[in-house]
Amino acid sequence: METATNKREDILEAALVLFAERGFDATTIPMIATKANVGAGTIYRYFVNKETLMNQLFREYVTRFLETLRSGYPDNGTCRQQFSHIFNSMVRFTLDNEHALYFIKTHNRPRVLDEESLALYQELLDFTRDFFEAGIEMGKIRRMPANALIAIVFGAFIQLHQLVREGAVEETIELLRDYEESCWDAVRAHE
Amino acid sequence: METATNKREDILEAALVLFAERGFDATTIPMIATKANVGAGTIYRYFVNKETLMNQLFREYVTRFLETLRSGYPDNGTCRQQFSHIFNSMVRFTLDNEHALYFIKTHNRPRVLDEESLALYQELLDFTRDFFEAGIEMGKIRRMPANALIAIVFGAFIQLHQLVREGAVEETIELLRDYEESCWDAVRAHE
DNA sequence: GGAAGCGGAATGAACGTTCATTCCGCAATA
DNA sequence: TATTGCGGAATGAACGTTCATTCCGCTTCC
Repeated sequence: METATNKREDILEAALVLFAERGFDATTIPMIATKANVGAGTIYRYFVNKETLMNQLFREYVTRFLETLRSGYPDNGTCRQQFSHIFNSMVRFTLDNEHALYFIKTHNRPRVLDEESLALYQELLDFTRDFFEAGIEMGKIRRMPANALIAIVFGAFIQLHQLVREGAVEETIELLRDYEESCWDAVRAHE
Repeated sequence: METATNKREDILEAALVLFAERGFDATTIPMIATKANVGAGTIYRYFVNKETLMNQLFREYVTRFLETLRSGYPDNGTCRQQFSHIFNSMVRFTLDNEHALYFIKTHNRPRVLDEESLALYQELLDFTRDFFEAGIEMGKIRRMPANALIAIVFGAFIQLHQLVREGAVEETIELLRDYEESCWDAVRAHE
């Protein structure tokens, strides 16, 4: 039989997929319950309400992604090496959590997220912003708003992975290498 | 007093802003009515239902953007000149229709859109895809899925404009020029 | 005075949420 | 080992609320 922990995780996993595919507002509690194979009421044994479920889910995956980014980060590496680490973190993280980055990318604004979730997301932004700003300082990265640079790299990756999920393109090593190169050319300084 | 035409446009404009800011599902008819300064019932004099309103709005702006893209397109220009035209089309179009590109970018999937709207959106994709594929053929554009290239350019621009709207960055000529350069470096072929 | 346009109260469907009830694994008993 | 009793987990029908949509009386115009 399933343990209680498993049910909580079933609910989170179902919610992740539905929120990513349909968005928070278009996803109903009964939908989540059905996908998770639990009764609607069961969801309220684990989460006080839909908003809380959303916030817990968001924090769970932002935390995990932050860990992926931070673990093994080449603090003393070159700018290019650091960029490579960030890019590979996205690849690895997405391999383990298919819908997570898209979910984070499409649900990072207020109105449903609480202060704590937003603060955590800000940590994520800060991490990459620090990288870009250091790179700008050293003349390695194009002098542009860091937020915009972040958007290019994350946005592009998420879009690519969406194509992969749809089956429109095959996710080969070469494609990923090209993509990394493309993103790098977008953000690096050209003399 | 306002003419009937004006009311229709007030409703569309209000819906555009709300759909862009909150998303289709989180926007209620009473919200649109209030913002447009009309009664909720009045909306149903102009649109059979919320979904139809959405589709008309979507088609309206995709059509306008397509016109912007096509008018003055340098068919016989260089790849770089054509890219410049596409980029400047986004800039000009956004100047006239602040929320439109973001709305299009965030609401281009099925479930609410009907066949006709999706087909029109496909025209938009085709236009830019043709540009990229011709460029790839000529060796001017990086050999990558055209959809992904489109995503980089559009995604990046929309993100930048969001920062502008939030007041996080100032939209100067230099910034736009840098941004165009960044996008171009992302998609162009490097030997 | 009649027609058309409009607004907002009324309506029914669908939602998030609650709660009385059922279910299930385990401890106690013999 | 078989039976009973217990307690928390799980359930889904039912509740109040909110939404999209309809309807009807009022205003405006000719």
